Order: sequence, then C-alpha cells, then structure tokens
Amino acid sequence: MENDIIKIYNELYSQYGMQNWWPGESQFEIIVGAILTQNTSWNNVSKAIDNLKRHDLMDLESFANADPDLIKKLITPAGFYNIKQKRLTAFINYLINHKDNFNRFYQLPIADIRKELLSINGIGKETADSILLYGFERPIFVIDAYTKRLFSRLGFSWMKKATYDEIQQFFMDNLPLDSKLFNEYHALIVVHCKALCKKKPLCSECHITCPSQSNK
DNA sequence: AGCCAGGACTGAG
DNA sequence: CTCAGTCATGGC
Repeated sequence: MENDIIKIYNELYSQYGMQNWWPGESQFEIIVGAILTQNTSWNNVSKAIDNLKRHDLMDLESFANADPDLIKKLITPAGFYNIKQKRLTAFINYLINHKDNFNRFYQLPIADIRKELLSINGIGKETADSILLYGFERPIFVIDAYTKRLFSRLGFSWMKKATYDEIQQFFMDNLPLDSKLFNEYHALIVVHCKALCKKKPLCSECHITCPSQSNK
C-alpha cells in the first residue's frame, strides 16, 4: 500500500521525470560541490567548479598541493571563500589520512561513516548525507531547507519545528531503503521548489510559498 | 536595492 | 539547548 510520501514522490516524478543527480563527474567533485553549495546557489558553485577544473585542481593530489590563496581565489564565486577553503582542506586532510580508495565510504556501516564525516570541521548533516548518498550510493535520505518548507505546506506542518534527524527518520520510515529512490526524491524536491520560486506568486495550487512570502 | 541560495559553526543566554 | 550572528558572491 502506498503512503502519502510515496504518492508525492510519484507526482513529482511524473511531473519532472528522472533527474540523475549529482551533477558531478567524479566522487571528488561531488564532495567539493557538496561543500561549496552550502547556503549557496548551484549557479555560483558551478562557476567555482569550472575554475578549479580549468586549473586542473579537481583531484585529491593537485588540490592538496595547491596554494590555499589560489583555491580561495578560484572558489570566490561560490561565496564564503575563506571558510570554504578551510572546509575543503579539512576534508582533504581526512581523505589523505584514510587513503583507501574510498573503501571506507562503501564498507563501513552507514552510521559509522556518517559519524566520521560529521566529525570533520565544516561537514554538517546535510553535507555528510549528500556525500554519502550522491557520491557513494549509500541509502540515506538528505533533508534540506526545501524539504522542510515544501512538506510543511503539504500537510506535514510538524516539520517546521522538527530536527534534521526527526525529519530524515520520517522519510526513511515511509520509503523502501533504496539509494536510487532517495537520490531521485531529494533531487525532485529541489527541482520542484526551484521551479515554483521562479514563477511566483502562485502558492495556493502548488502548496508552497517562496521564501520571501513564507512565515519561516 | 534588497533578498535569497541545495549550511555549519560559534558564542551567548 | 535554542538561537542570532557570521561568513560572501551573483542573480533576479
């Protein structure tokens, strides 16, 4: 039997189709993108990623050996470039300390690897989960501001004051444990919310308001 | 001209 | 533990 969470997924899917996220060519790039996109539009992030690629820095070795000031300059379009350079470096140091071809990302129990990522400075829940889901196909549901806002207005108003973990648990309780499904679902939520915010105002029939109109 | 974007950390109370 | 302040650029 189908619950509401699955119904909403089917609606979104029929409306927007398969998204096939993450828009990144390598696992390293997915990690970099996940950090750069913190509170930042993907449009800006993609400029920063292009800059890094143009300088051949989109791999562990090159990035690790690059001048921090150069990194800052290249990621400037993504904003918060001082912190983000530090966060990227922190993650890269972690990777260097566990040089096992990402084996631990695949093999450790998901709770363990998640905890490990969360202990890295600059890696919060959404970033950690995005990396695990989109980079390594681990079945963990990513929650973001869009998810909270959309579903709060779709009848799950309790989400407005719920914690990240509570909302995540709810989605995972109501869906089969399927990384491909989690991948598509979160992507569809983001695509849907972006589409709605583009043609504002609409709200009543689309069940969501744009940020400026929402009551937080 | 503001307001916002696919957050996370810090310090205060 | 809750929460405002902080970090910064580009698009609309």
